[in-house]
Amino acid sequence: MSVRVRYAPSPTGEPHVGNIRSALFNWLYARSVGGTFIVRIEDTDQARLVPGAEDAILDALEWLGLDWDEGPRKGGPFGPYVQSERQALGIYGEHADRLVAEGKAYLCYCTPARLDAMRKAQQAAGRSPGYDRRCLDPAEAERAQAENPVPVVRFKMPVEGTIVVHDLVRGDVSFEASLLDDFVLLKSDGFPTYHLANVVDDHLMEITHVMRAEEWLPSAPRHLELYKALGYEMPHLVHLPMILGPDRSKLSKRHGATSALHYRDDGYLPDAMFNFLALLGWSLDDSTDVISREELVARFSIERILASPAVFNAEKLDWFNGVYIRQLGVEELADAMLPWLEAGLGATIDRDYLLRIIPLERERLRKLSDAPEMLSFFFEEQPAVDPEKLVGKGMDREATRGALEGALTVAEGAEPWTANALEPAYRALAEKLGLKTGGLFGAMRVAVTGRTAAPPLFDTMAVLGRERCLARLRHALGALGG
RNA sequence: GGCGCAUUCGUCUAGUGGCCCAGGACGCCGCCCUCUCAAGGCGGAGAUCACGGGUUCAAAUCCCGUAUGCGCCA
Repeated sequence: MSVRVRYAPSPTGEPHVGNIRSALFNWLYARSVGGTFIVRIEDTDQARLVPGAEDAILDALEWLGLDWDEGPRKGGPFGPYVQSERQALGIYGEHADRLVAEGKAYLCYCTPARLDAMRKAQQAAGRSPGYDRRCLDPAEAERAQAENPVPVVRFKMPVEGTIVVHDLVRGDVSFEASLLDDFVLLKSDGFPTYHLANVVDDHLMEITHVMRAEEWLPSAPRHLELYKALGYEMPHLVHLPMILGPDRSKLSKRHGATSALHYRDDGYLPDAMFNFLALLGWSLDDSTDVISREELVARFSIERILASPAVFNAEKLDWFNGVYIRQLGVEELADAMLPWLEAGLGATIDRDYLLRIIPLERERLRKLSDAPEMLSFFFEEQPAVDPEKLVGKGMDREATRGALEGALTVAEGAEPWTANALEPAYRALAEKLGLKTGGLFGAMRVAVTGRTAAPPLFDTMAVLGRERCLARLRHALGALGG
């Protein structure tokens, strides 16, 4: 039987990176074994729905290149792929009814108030909280019905014994049945709980491997019993390690950005994010960090998924992003950068000009969002020049003035205007003026770019062009003052 | 509180009984390259393998307990 895995997000908020990492592992597994990757929207918790969340999640998947074979925006033979639509078809109700008819589930009329009081009493008595099965007794149920006519459906869990679930990452995990109470299958509004919808849909969609976050491990024994009661075969379970914040608690907003789309909007490359996320909870060997998508697909395996949680290391992500930016060709980087530049600089960028700049800045960029600030002096008519910066180490005002005047003269006569021709001309000038090259070049750098850190001077001047360099040199001389 | 999972450099990780007084990567520090900044190269600091007991000729690796963290339920 071929592998079918699913990513089943709830549209209750942003596409959390931990969540997206789960999607990534599912996708990798499916692609690595030639299986099917399915997306299913679990929107049965009507109260927690957030408008736009579903699109945001799907956008995040598309951004990372996690294409799905069946699901929303796509369809497929096991649809619909949105649980509220399946609910409307009566799928979950039928299953609940069947379990009730078979005596494996029952109607419960207890009011929230009673349930609440029951829990408090249990806690006061030092017992673990759980439904006391009052409505399992028909006479009691009838009495309760008078008070609260709208029931929920509860699943009858075994009351004793040990429930052992097998997880492909953690091995056998045991739970005491006596500690697990009769959970709700169908809520009073007729919507299924996560447990029911999940089990029913995974079965109907012929899911073979359930790969989800570790936080679901505690509900696995309930699912196991549900599968048994329904007479369905249990899929393999793979609980993925959590992604933590720097303080080692579950990664959340207070740790900073948690939305995958935030990273897209902050100038990260999808390939970098993909690589980084793949290595959170999984590794290939003792030395692989940068690894292509193709290689990942070829080498991914469930066996190498870790059981222990991983801290989201933003600095390492930055490094990955730099690596991937450097791997990009000039044309590709131009395409990726253009929107950022135009938005950040508020100007239309000449692509051919950009193409000449990119080789100079590519290895300095860490994020696309850094581009406007980093490249601004290439596009400004005249960058601001701080006279203080003009006078570098080992230089004084007079030496700087002489340097800039000499630089101007050389620039006027330099032929041709290329980095290769400029460099020897300026080295000769430094010698003539009795200056260290660093002193001369430093002053020129500030004059030409307005900053002390920039790409190699002569390459920069070549790209900028003679006229702009002359103007900037003159402007710097003016800024230096008398 | 109950239950569950986890525990190797600050972080991501390698390690499945001897190759490990623990390897790689990010970050940090230094040197080299060099017109600055990067990138790159080289080197360094950084882990009593959570702790305590076992098992074994031999344990980061197996077993038990404890602690801590996290998750779930409430």
